Amino acid sequence: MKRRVTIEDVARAAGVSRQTVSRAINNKGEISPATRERVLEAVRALDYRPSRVARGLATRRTRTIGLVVPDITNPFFPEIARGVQDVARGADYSVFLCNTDESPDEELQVLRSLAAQPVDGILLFGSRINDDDAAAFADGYRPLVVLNRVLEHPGVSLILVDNQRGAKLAVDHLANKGHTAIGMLAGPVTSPSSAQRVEGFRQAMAARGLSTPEDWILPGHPTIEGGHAAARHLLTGHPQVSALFTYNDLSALGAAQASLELGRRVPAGCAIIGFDDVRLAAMVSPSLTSVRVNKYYLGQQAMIRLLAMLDEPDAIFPPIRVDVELVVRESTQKSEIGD
Amino acid sequence: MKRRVTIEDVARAAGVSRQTVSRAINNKGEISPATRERVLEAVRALDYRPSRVARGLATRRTRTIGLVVPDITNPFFPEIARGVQDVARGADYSVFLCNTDESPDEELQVLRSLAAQPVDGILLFGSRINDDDAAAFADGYRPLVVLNRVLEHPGVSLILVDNQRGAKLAVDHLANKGHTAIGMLAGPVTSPSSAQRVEGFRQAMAARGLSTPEDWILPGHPTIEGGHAAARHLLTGHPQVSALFTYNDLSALGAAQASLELGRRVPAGCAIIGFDDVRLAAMVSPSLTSVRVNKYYLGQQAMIRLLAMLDEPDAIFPPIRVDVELVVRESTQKSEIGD
DNA sequence: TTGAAAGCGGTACCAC
DNA sequence: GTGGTACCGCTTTCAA
Repeated sequence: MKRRVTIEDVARAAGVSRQTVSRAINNKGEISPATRERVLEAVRALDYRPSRVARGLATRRTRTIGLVVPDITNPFFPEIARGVQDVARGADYSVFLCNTDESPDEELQVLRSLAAQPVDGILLFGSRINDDDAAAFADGYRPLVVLNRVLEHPGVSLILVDNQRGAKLAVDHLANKGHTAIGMLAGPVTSPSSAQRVEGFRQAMAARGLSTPEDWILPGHPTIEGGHAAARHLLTGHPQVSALFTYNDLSALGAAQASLELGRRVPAGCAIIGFDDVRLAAMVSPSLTSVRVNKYYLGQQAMIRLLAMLDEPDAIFPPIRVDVELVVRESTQKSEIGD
Repeated sequence: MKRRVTIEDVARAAGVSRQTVSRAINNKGEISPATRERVLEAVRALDYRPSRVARGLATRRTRTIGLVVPDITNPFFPEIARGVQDVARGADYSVFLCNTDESPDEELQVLRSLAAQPVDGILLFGSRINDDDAAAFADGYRPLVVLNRVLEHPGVSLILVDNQRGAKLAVDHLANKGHTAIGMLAGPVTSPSSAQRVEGFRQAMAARGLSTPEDWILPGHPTIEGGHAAARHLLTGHPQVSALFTYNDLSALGAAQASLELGRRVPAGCAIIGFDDVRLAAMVSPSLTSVRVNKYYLGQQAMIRLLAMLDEPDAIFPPIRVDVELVVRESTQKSEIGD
């Protein structure tokens, strides 16, 4: 690797000062078209590309952001990441991807590390730390966009998926199908969005006059394995439960599997509704009824908001609310063939 | 956001020079245990965390790497990314995730941008640029780990999935099931791994004495849509084709759908084998026979190798060869029920 | 063992 | 318009 071409080299080649080179490449400050052209010529000739690190040190802006997710392996997140990155690239930003593995401690570490990086802003998706830690972190940190966690703080923008409504759509759909004994497979106990979905579930059930015994709501890891274990437990302990609303599609898939293993085919033996509507949901058999969230859009909006915050550091932005939609598929429909 | 705590502040607080602080936090250079302790005390008290940017400028090492993939939304890549990141985090490295969208131009841009970032090294997974551009880039760049592209170059490490053998496993399996008219849905024409799989396919077919007309091998986008379009075309034009080997699982899924639309159930009307064995493959119906690649392992190995290259810049490392394995599922088996 | 000074590669501010 | 100079926050070199 040859020595890096620096601004100094360009300055020398063009016969101007470093300062003038800086002006030329940044298109700012007064500079005569002639010198400008001469400088850009030299830039091209030397294939000069300014060091982002040096620039970052000087400007305190790295054009870099951090995207924090629990697990990129969860199909909910790649699409979000695409949305984020597509917008980021358009604005010449790079994004650090960080997994927290659903662990609050990991998350805290990741956040600290990003703060030291330093990145210009952070997108926190799927936060698992507690409210105090979140508030404390937001305190010391400026542009932060948080998904599905209520965190009143200047310098923090919220993206709020209508989880409560999603839960209501699910419950209403199941109730309309005649189900009265509906259990819920919640997400991690540390997940705010899970809390919101559980809350929405409770309210919707109550509104329908349906009871929800405490042990019909089970937390679990938001994975196929997690859903499998929780469903097995729930359906074994409370066989009267005839339908399940789950934290996400992955847990729904695990639940479907468990249900089948217990001799209860889906949907006849047990109806199931997931959440997120990942692509997978439409492709499995039976296909999965789910509450759709527009993931790519979510990612885009989050990044757009972050850019806006970077642009106007002192503005206060209202939360972005993202609606959901019920997508009905086989896992809640009596299928025509069989069953 | 308060002013950043700098090394200067710590030095002042501990009553030493910046230099001494640097020694203490980096655990290098001679320093008395007493001062060391005093400094670390101050570090803790002030919650000082060194700026990676400043450090990067001084050391020319940013502890940052770039991971370039065609599309993180393709389920092949999130697992790889996890493997990479888990190793990276352990070594205190951060990773930039970049999507190239299967476009050679985008890829070139992304690579250039990463070179200017600058990152300490690059993991190039799913490269779509041509050999000349790849060689040219490798020339100016040091530690580079490339997946599935033969690129002899000091400073480049190769990860080679045994694509040829994978193709052979697929062909043999289909042939053993009695198929003689086997078509192939290749990947993008710019994809080296697709070229390798096609080559392997041709050889395996030839070895069996099976013919492979040119138009039984169709390139396509490595997505469900791409597989769907290609399969539709192939099966319509050449109805005698009774089995399909596809570039990846996504195209296989699309192909299965197309086949069904043409009134040919899978596997009875058309057998299908994918590649990668993403989780999805086991969950769809009919479940998909596929050539498994250990994605997480791949990511881990790539990052481990990159770290090794960073450690010994002048060493020459041999390619890492990754084996594959055929996983037989319903899409190539006559199912007991129905069909 | 410790500190002073120079430099990494840019930008900001202020003269000219 | 253009150049000089200080400075961003850290590490490296060299002297003390």
